[in-house]
Amino acid sequence: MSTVTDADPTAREGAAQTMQDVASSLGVSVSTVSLALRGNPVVSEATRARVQAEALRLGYVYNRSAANLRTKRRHLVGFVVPDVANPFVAESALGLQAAMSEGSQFVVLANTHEDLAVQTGIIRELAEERAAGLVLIPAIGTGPDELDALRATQMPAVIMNRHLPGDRFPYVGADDEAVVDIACDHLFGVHASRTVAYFGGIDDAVPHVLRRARFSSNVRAAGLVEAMEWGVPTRPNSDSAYEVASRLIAEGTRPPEAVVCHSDMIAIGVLKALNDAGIPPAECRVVGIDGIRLASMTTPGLTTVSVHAPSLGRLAGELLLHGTGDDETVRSLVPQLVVRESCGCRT
Amino acid sequence: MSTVTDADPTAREGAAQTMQDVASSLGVSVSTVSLALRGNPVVSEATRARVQAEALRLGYVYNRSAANLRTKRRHLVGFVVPDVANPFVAESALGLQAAMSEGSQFVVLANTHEDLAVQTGIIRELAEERAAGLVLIPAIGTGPDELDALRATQMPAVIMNRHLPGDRFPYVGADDEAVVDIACDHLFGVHASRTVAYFGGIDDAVPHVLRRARFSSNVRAAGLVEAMEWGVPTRPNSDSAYEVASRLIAEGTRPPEAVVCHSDMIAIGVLKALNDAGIPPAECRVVGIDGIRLASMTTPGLTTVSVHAPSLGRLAGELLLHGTGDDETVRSLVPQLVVRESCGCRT
DNA sequence: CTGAAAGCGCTTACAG
DNA sequence: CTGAAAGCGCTTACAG
Repeated sequence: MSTVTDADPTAREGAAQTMQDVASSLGVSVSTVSLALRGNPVVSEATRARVQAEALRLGYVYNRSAANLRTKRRHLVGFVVPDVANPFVAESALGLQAAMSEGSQFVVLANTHEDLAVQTGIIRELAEERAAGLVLIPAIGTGPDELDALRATQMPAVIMNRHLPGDRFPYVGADDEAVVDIACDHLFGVHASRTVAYFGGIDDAVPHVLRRARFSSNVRAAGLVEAMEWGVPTRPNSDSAYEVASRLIAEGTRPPEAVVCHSDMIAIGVLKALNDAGIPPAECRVVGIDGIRLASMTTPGLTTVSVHAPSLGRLAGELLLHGTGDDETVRSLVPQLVVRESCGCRT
Repeated sequence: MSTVTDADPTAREGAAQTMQDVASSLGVSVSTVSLALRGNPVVSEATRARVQAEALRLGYVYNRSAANLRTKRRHLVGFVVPDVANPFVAESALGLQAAMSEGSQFVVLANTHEDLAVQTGIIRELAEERAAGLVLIPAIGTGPDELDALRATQMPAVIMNRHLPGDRFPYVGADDEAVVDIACDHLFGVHASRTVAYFGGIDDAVPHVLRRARFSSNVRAAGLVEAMEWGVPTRPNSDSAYEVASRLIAEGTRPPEAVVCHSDMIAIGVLKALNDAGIPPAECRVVGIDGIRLASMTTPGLTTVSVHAPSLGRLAGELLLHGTGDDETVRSLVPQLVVRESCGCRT
């Protein structure tokens, strides 16, 4: 059945085999074994076959770390994030993973829980591992000191999602202004909402600042009124959004006719609060940002502007792999409106 | 500001420093440096301080892989899963990650996409990395051949979620029968549903078989009728569940009074289909299985039996770390009913 | 086409 | 308390 049973069981006894083992077993040198196993054409076809067969028979498995020590190559990349269980992050990880596995690199997942000390520790450990690089979604509060430390490790790094202007690292993330414009166009334009708000997100995180500013300027340009009571920050998850929105509603703060949410997860919390209160899309239209898979599963279905998380992850991976990332490179994909029911369309 | 600027810039020029570098710079031997840096009490406090200061000044960073080659220790563990972006998996990863980082191990995330060949490739690569172990959610179709190959790598492994009886690996996952019993008790007992079904999950995957069987036997014991048209398999995601449930409804197949869903993600798809059709919990009560964070955000809120995904991940990690895992060890936490609205409670 | 030897950056007995 | 030396499992010039 399985090819494994072909191996000589007694030979496996001693556990870890080395190239030396297969070399002596064959009466050749380690060099020959190394060359043969790597498929170097300098060794004859016949020898290669013998070596390969013997390696298999002995249950030899290549020791990549030993090889790496010699060649100084690494094939391990870190993905350092505040919360792996956040669907946006998970979907990005999927794309990064795919890109890296094509370069036969591994991606190491590490959670900072938004804690700077943890983040610093992880980055140091990655450096000690001589990781080939890392993609970082910076924890809140990441500043010049942390960035200096990162630079000092000499590891290639790409920053994701939370752009820290002037950080001099390549950046991959949504085009914040385009995203907001798309949401506004739809809400202000096709739905002609009059009172509007930008809801949720971490107060002084860069994307939040950028998006809010753009939102406000769009509102002014359109001559609408911004419902400031609903223009509040939240933690980046549904629970926080739900809690805040529910409280607002309970306090009698009338929801605006339209709200764009800082992320889909936040929108999911808002939708839940609206549903609880029996407020339909016609009264309060919501659109999210991110385009996670889950957005199609809410009731009403969440209208969102997709930033293509898996592609973003893949992009980050490719930047790392092929080092096209001169400092300050900014990469993003053109965001795309995905229309469902939460904005009041299709109902 | 940042301590990094304390380092002598010219010293960092040549990039990677080694223990040898700091040794010669100090006029001591590498042994002393190694001992000092590891905090071995055999070296005097004074020397240690000097060594540490010099290491810092030179921007030396410990090369863990080199050390590992020598000590044959590894601190990297694989988490091999069909779909990282599945919230249940992501939440388990969170727990695993936490456990491993306490043992200062890294967790490497790898996606099989339910493909046996890629799963085999990943396991081999992990072996080549000399990973300390791996936790595996087996891809569909994983059988004796794959398991033999896994065993042959000599890596400690724990199987998660999909128990393959007789595999002789330690297993961590939900107690399938307890989970089903809890769901049934609530639905049959407190809600007195008469027509019932077990919906979704991968047809011949072990947990699906186990749970379905238990469900059927519970139904018989209670003298109820099982709505076989709704006792259908799905892929393990919301979209598939939504599609199947919607089709069933569109075809006029009347939903049973109660359905237990194979997972929360599947339940989310079912809820969406039910919402689309305007069928309230009173007419079709649903309870999910898993207890993911998202379950609280659906409308109606999803009643579910939680298996504590993060704790499961942590458990798997601890099993790997401390090797309490004699073959066939089965670990699970006692599942817990989380009551919300989808079962018809609290409405 | 194949082998002997040095070296990647550490750790760890073993002397002194 | 500190140093010289061997070795972890590979790769890679360099000879032959």
